[in-house]
Amino acid sequence: MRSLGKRIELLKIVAHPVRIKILDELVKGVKCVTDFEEFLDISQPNVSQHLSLLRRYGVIDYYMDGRLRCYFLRDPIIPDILELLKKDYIEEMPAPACCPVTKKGKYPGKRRG
Amino acid sequence: MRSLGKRIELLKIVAHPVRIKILDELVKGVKCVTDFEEFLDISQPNVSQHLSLLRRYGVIDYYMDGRLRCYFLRDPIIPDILELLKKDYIEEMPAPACCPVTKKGKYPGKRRG
DNA sequence: ACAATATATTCAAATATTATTATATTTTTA
DNA sequence: TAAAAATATAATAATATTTGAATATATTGT
Repeated sequence: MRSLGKRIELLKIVAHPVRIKILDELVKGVKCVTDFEEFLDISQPNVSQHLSLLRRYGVIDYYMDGRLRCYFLRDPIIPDILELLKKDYIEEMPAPACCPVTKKGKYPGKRRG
Repeated sequence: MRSLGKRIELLKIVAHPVRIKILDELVKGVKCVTDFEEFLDISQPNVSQHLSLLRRYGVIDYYMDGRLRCYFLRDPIIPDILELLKKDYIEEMPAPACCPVTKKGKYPGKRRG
């Protein structure tokens, strides 16, 4: 099992709009670079860089199909992350129940301004 | 409901070792800055900076208790993210079934080296 | 009012991330 | 085997993130 540190690194890698779009496509199925170029509004080298970064972290991998590189998902945490990003949440968590104790004080006092 | 872009921003903010430690404590309950200083191996100003960043993004908030600031969780996505980070996964996703079609080619060909 | 405590802010330096441009590599097809 | 298609790599420039040091602010107790 991967360390917490590695998982945090992974989360950071994934937390980028272009890379989320890429992964959103890949959960649906295999795609090659040109497929990505069509719907990502960025240059081909930039697509390649994002794909290469994702591969370096083991998030995705590819098969060769002639001169095409067919990318697919490899890390099983990805579908869960994507689902989380789309899940609906209530606006705010309930304020903590009165009065848990911190090392230094008792909660709560006045609400901040 | 928050936009996908905002959620990705949030994910990026959260994806930092110190901030994950802070949030890991806050899911357990209210904590003040000195409490954090005890187990985070960083300076007081740096603790403050991380807390301030998390608050700027609405992840946490605080109550005043005398001269203490008692921080607590505010964004309901946080417990889910923390849980995901600890969830156990199988090593790799199953290779995609033969042969989904990309715009440009058919999958799969040779496995990469 | 003054000192002490708890915490925040500001600025700068170090580092990391991102996108751009130009060029290279690989495979297929003619 | 040369041209093309598909994709990668490298170098650079722009920007953002992170930390550290110094200083500031606010609240309480005396």
